[in-house]
Amino acid sequence: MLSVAETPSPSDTAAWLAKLNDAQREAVEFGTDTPHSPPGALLVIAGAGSGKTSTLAHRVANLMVKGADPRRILLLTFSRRAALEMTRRVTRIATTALGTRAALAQGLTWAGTFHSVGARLLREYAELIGLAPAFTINDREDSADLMNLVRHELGLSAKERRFPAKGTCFAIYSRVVNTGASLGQVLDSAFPWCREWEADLRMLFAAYVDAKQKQSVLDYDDLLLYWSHMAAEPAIAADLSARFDHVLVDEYQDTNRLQASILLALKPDGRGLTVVGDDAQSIYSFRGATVRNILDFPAHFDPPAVQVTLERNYRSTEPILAASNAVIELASERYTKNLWTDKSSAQRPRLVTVADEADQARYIVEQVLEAREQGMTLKSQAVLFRAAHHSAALEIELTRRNIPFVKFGGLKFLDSVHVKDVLAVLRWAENPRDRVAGFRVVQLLPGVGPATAARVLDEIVARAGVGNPADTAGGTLAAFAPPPRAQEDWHPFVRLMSSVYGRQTPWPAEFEMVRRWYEPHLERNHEDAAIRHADVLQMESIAGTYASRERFLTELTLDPPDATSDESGVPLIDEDYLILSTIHSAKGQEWRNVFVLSGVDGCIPSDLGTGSEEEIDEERRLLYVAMTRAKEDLHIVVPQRFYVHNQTHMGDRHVWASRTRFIPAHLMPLFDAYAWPRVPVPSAPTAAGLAAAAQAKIEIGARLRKMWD
DNA sequence: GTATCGCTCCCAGCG
DNA sequence: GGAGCGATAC
Repeated sequence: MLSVAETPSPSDTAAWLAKLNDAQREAVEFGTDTPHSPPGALLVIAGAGSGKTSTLAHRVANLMVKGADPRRILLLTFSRRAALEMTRRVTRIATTALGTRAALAQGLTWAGTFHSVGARLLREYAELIGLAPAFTINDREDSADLMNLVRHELGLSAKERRFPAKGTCFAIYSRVVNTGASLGQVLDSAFPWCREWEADLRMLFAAYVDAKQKQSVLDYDDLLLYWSHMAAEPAIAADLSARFDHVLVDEYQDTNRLQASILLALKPDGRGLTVVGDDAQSIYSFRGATVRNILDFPAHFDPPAVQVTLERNYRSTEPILAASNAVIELASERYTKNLWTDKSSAQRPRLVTVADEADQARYIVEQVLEAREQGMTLKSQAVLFRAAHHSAALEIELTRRNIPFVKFGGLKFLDSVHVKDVLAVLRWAENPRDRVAGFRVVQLLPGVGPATAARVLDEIVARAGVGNPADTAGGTLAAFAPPPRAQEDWHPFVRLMSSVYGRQTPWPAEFEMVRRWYEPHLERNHEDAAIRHADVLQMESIAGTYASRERFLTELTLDPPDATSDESGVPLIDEDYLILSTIHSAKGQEWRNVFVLSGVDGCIPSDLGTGSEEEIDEERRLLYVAMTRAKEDLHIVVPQRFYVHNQTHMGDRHVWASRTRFIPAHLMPLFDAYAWPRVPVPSAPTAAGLAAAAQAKIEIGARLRKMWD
C-alpha cells in the first residue's frame, strides 16, 4: 500500500523505514527514542487509503526495535479481523527490522478489540472486584431476552399502553451506558416515542443490572463498564496502567465516551498513548460512538497531543478521489483535509441508471464477469450496500448464474435458533446461574414451557445457596419431578447436564455429546433440520479449535463468524468468490472494482436515518467510506424503481426512487453517467438524451408489464 | 400449563 | 418477511 517516498531518506534512517513518506515517518518515530519513558499523546489523522494500518504496524515494530517490551504494548482495534491483520504485519515488519531478535514480535499478545481485552482483564481481576471468574457473556440477543424476563417479572408487559419491546429497551439501556448521557437525554435525542416510560424504564434497568449480577452474566457494555470502573479504582488503577507502557488505538473515530474514559484512566497524562482515526469515516454513532473523541483528543492533555495528518492516498485513482472528496465536502460539519494522489486515470466513477433491482443485479453480474475476463479475480471485486437485505435480488441472480460469493454483515450464524440452542446448553453448563440460557435449554424438552422452566431454575439457585451451583445443579435436576409429558426425555437430559456440569467429558468431546443429545430435538422442531444440522456440525469443527469450553464461548460471543455464503459454510480459502458486504463491514478494506448498490434516497441515506442533520451527515460519511474502498473502478448503481415488499393487499406495487441526495446535480461532471442497458440512439446522442431515451423505454416496458400484474 | 395458530407490528448498521 | 404476541385448543 505504501509507495516509495519522493524524497530520499536521511542516511541515519533504517532501510525498513525508508518506504514511508514524511508524515508517516513522523507518526512512526514520534517519541520512540525513549520507549521506556514515552512523551505525551499522539493523534494520527489518517485519511482513507493513506497507509494507516501500515503506519500503525510500523510504529509498533519501531517501538519494539527501540527496546519496548512487546508484552507491555496494548493494541486496541475495531474488530478481531483488524487485530489479526495488525499482528501479522507487525510480525512481518519486525522480522525484517529486528533480525535475530525477531522472536520478540511473538510477544505482542495484547492485541484485540476493547471488548475482548476487557473480558480478558476482567477474568484476571475478577476476584478483586467481586465478579465470578466464570462469568459468561451475553450477546445482544441474550441481553434482550434477559431484559424481557425482567420486564415480565416487573409486570411491565401487561401495561394497557404498549411498553417498548425488549430490543428497544435494551438499545436505550445500552445507549445510556455507552454515551454517559442521562436516561432523559437519551430518550429525548434518540427515542422520543418512549419518553412517557422514563420512570418504568429506570426501574427496569435497575432490575436488569441486579439480575445480571445475581446470575454472573455480563453483556457487551459491561465489559467496558466494569473495565472503566476498575481502571478508576485507585487500588487497581495503578497496577492496571503500569502493565502497559504503550497503548495504541485504531479507528478512534468510532469509539464512544466509555471507551475514551478507559483510555484516560489507563494513561491519564497521555504518555505512551497513540490514537489513529479519520473523522470523515465515523459511521458508528448508532452505538454511541462520538466523533468528539477524536476532535477533542489533543486538548485532553497538557501539553496537548501532537497531531500528524496523513493525506496522501495510495489506494484510489484521482477521479475516484475527486468524486469522494466532493461528496464529503458537502457535509455540514467538516474538519479535515482533502486527500490527494498521483494515480491518474481516464476513467471517472460511473453512475449507472438501471430500471429496477433485477436490472441492477444483471448489470453487476455482467460487469463482474467482464472484469474477470480481463483478469480481475472475483475476490478483488466487491459489492457494497447500506443494509444487509439490499443484496437479496443480487444474491438470487448470483446463485442462478453460479457465481460464488461470500457476504459480510447482516444476519449472523449465531442468530439462528439452533445455534443459539446448542450454545445455551454450553453457557448454562459453564454458568448454571445464567437464567436466559437455562430457560431456553429446559424448554427444548417437549411438555416443558415457561412455568416449569422457571421452577427448575428457581430450585437450582435455591439449592445452591451461596455455594457453587455447578456442584448441586445436576442433583437438583435429578430430583425434580418433571411434568408427565416430559417424563421420557427427562432422564437423558439429566444425564447430559450432570456430565457437563461436572466436566466429566473433556473439551471438545463434550460438544459432540451435547450435539448428539440435541439432534432429536432439532429434528422434532424444525422442518429444515438437515440444513440446520450442517450448521451445528460446522460449529463442532470450530469448537475443536479452542482449548476449552470457556474460551470457545467467550471467543464466539465476542467474535462471531461474520460471513455467510450461498451454501452453508464459507468457501475454501483458495477458491475465488465475489465479496458482498455491508458498508459498515467494509471498513478498512479495499478492492480494485467496487459496486455501490442502490445509490438512491431511502437506501443511502437510509430512510430510517434522515431525522436530523447529524444522522444525514453520518449517512453521507457512509457513502464516502463506500466510495473510498475502490482502487481502480467504482460503480454507483441507481435503480429507478423498487418493488415494495411490505405492502397491504391492494397497495401500490412499486415506488419510484431518485438518485441519492449526496450526489447533487452539480457533482455530476465528476461522474460518468449513463443508463444501462445502453440504448442505441441515432445521430450523436448526448448523455442526457441517452438517459431520457432509456428512461422512456423502461417506463413503457414497465407499463405494458403492469397491465397484466 | 403447554402447543399452536393467526394476527400485528416493525423493520439497519455491530462488538 | 419474520418475530412476538394474544387467543384458542389439547
